[in-house]
Amino acid sequence: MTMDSSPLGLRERKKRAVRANLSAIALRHAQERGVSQVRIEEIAAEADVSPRTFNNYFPSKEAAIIDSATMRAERLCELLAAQPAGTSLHDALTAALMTLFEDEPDRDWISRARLIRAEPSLFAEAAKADVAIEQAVALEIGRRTGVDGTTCLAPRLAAATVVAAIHAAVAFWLDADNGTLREVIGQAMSQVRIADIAPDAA
Amino acid sequence: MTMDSSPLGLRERKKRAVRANLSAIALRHAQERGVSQVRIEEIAAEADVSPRTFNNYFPSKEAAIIDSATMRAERLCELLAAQPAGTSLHDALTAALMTLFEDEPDRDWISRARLIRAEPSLFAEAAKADVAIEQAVALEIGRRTGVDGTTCLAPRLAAATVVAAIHAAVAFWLDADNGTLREVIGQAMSQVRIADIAPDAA
DNA sequence: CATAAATTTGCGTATCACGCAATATTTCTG
DNA sequence: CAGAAATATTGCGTGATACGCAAATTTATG
Repeated sequence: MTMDSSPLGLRERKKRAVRANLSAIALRHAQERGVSQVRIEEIAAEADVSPRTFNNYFPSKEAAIIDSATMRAERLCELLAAQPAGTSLHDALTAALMTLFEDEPDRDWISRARLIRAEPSLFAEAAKADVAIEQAVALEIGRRTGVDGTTCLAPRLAAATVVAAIHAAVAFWLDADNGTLREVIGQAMSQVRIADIAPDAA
Repeated sequence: MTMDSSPLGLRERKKRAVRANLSAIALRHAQERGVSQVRIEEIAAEADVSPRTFNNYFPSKEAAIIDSATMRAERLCELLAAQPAGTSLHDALTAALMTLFEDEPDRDWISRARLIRAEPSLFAEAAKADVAIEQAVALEIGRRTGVDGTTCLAPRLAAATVVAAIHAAVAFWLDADNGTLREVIGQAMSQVRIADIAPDAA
């Protein structure tokens, strides 16, 4: 059991490639034909893997379509963890978001986002993912502030609020494209209150 | 086409009864055996309807199990609409929530809530429902404040924040049962900012 | 009671998720 | 480098589901 995480062995690289490929194909099919007409069999054929392998990577076509969006979300936690300890929770979260949305979303991101909002089954899958993000963020906030989410409402509330802000900002930005998404996210964060959390106060 | 909505014709009453029955049976089975072991066929048999009929009411067993929770959520919009026009948005939402959680949840509600949080497939279904609520609340807020959600971020943000608050409060209350759910919801709302919305300000 | 409207039902079909065991590939070890 | 160990892919089989469709049943209307 040797752990070299930098060069990333052939095995892991291949897996990631297959995963990304499957996801991309699934997304394209969904955009061209509509989600209900996407067939796992065809995705697998186009990716040169067996249908069974598709289900080794994803439990459903919806999950495959959503996948890259999910991965982007995981970055939020890392970015939050990377924020300096001195800043307030609100500022740290805002800074993390500003970094996360540093570069404006490209065409693919946007079209996928629109697709997700248009197709109920994708919407549901995305909602599921959002909840997962929320939990991860809550955990990271707990770690950062030294307050257990079980003991105190605040960490969960903060996490839920952030996710809500992102959610609302993206939805709004997609409908009425005024300014950059980054700006809209900033607006949302400025209108929202995130209570600071102290380890001692119950 | 006669519209008597008070006495509610036999037809509608029967439908509601069947729906409630199916949902209740589905929930019980899920609690007894776990969601994955719930069989639509058995639910239908116990409710004295055909399996096909089950799928006329619900697209999946998860939807059936969640159903009553979904219905409770619809009340939030009605309650919000019923709030007097003079009060601030934050106060109106808080008041609506205080009414919604007026009577403390009973055993069934709690055990269902716990089940939902324990079972991923139910969790996903609930998340889907939450998004639907959010949209409905956003619409109602837009109506109340006279601001279109397409034009302005605020209504969506407010709706998302409220749902987030409920979400966090319930999650926290289920884990650490300190005080009543009503109180926790109140705490959450007091820690959250809901910007007031004026119809003229863009 | 007769007719119209809506609901339930049975049937058939296209997917799908997933366990399992065999096979192929990559990685590790000497 | 060769064999062994670990891991991934594949094919197969099964149980379950969602849903369109048309016939049969139930409810509503005059």
